Amino acid sequence: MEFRERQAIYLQIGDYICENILRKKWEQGDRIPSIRELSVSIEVNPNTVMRSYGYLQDRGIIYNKRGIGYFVAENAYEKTLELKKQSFIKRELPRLFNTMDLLELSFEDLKAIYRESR
Amino acid sequence: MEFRERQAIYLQIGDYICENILRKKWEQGDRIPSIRELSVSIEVNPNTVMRSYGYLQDRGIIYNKRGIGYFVAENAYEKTLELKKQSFIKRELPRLFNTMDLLELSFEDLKAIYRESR
Amino acid sequence: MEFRERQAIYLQIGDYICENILRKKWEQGDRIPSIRELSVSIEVNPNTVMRSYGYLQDRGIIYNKRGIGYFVAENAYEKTLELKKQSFIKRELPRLFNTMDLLELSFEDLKAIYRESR
Amino acid sequence: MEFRERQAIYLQIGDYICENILRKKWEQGDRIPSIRELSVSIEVNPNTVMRSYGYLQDRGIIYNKRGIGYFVAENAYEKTLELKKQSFIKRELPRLFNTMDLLELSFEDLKAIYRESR
DNA sequence: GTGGTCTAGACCACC
DNA sequence: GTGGTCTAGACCACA
Repeated sequence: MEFRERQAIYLQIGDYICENILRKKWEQGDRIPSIRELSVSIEVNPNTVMRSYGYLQDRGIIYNKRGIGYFVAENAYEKTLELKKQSFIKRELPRLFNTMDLLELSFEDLKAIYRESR
Repeated sequence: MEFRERQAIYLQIGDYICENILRKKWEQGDRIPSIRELSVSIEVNPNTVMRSYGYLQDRGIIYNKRGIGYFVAENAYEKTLELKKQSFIKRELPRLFNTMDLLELSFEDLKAIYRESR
Repeated sequence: MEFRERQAIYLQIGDYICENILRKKWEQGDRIPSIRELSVSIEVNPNTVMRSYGYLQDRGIIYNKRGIGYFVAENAYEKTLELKKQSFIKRELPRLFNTMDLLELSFEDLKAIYRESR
Repeated sequence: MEFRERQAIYLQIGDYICENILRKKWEQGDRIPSIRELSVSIEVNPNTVMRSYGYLQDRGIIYNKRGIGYFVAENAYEKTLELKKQSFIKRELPRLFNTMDLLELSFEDLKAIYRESR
């Protein structure tokens, strides 16, 4: 992972966790890497990782067993999907449509770029 | 203009100028509002507007005539379109495709949401 | 550093950073002084230093790690050399040649003045 | 003439006059264009041209006959040469030598670029 | 009138 | 601790 993006690192880490859940790499009840493990492997300050985990815990996607570690919560997949979908439709799509309009790009153009990129 | 978004105001102002160029409201050689005029009309500090203008000048979209004001540069339309298109394709589309993949949304779904929103 | 020159301070600071890179005092990946550190040591307002850093970041010579500081970018030496060389050849040399022509000075004259000045 | 350079326009106009004197296009006693003529031909505000003429008059390079126009002063060639030479040697050459040092350019390199440019 | 630079100080998010 | 943004206000050179 590279962290030169503008988005806050703790949010990038949060997205990384969510992606693994959505891709079913980590499922309900699975233990995810400890704060220390993850912070070492991606070379980020543990405080920052902790903040990500706190963020996800607040949203009921993971939970903590004291002294043992963090685990994927019940129905995490559904919750994550819902969370992402809402924010995607309400926050990203309107901007997407506006940009497409300005740049005179159609859905067909997008499809074409999509195919090229694979 | 409204400044509720999280994006920096000076970038929002930059986008506003670009939009006017893309919509052909301002064309090559046209004078755009002076820093002071714009700062008064949108109730933003002149320093902030200047920052926007400097940003666009750096990218060759507008230029300055000493003591007179800022003007839309030669081929500003093409440059703006190119600039926005590049950043859209390289920065936004990969994220879009990834998100669509994760959320299992197709281009047809997008189109449907698009039609609803109009 | 002294700021008697007419050139804007933020550009002088930019040149100072570039010089250190060209002189290999700071190399790829090195952390450069934080905005606050530098602003204190050279007695300049932090905003002014930030402007210099933003200017160099725009040109890909330094980059920022959030909350940590600014670092010398990959191939910063080459980029800096190229940038300075281009601007020197395109902007300064034509004027130099024209002036030499007007003042009837030869390259030999320049060399002589050079030797005297050392 | 194009006036997008950073140097003040009135100084650019001054240089233009001096060049014509150094190139012996205008000699001692010749009448130079009136402020109005010049301001129209180069599309610049008459105030700006007036400032240039005042600047050169202050330095004894041109003089004014009321109601008639501006004329090249006695020994204007020598004065101009001296003026330019001084400022060139004291102000420009030190910077030139420093830049050459940083960019590792020799006088031979300069000569080569010079030959190419002709 | 125009832009350009600089200072001072505040507030914020982030590491 | 780090940078990033914004405001306010001053001063300057220039057209």
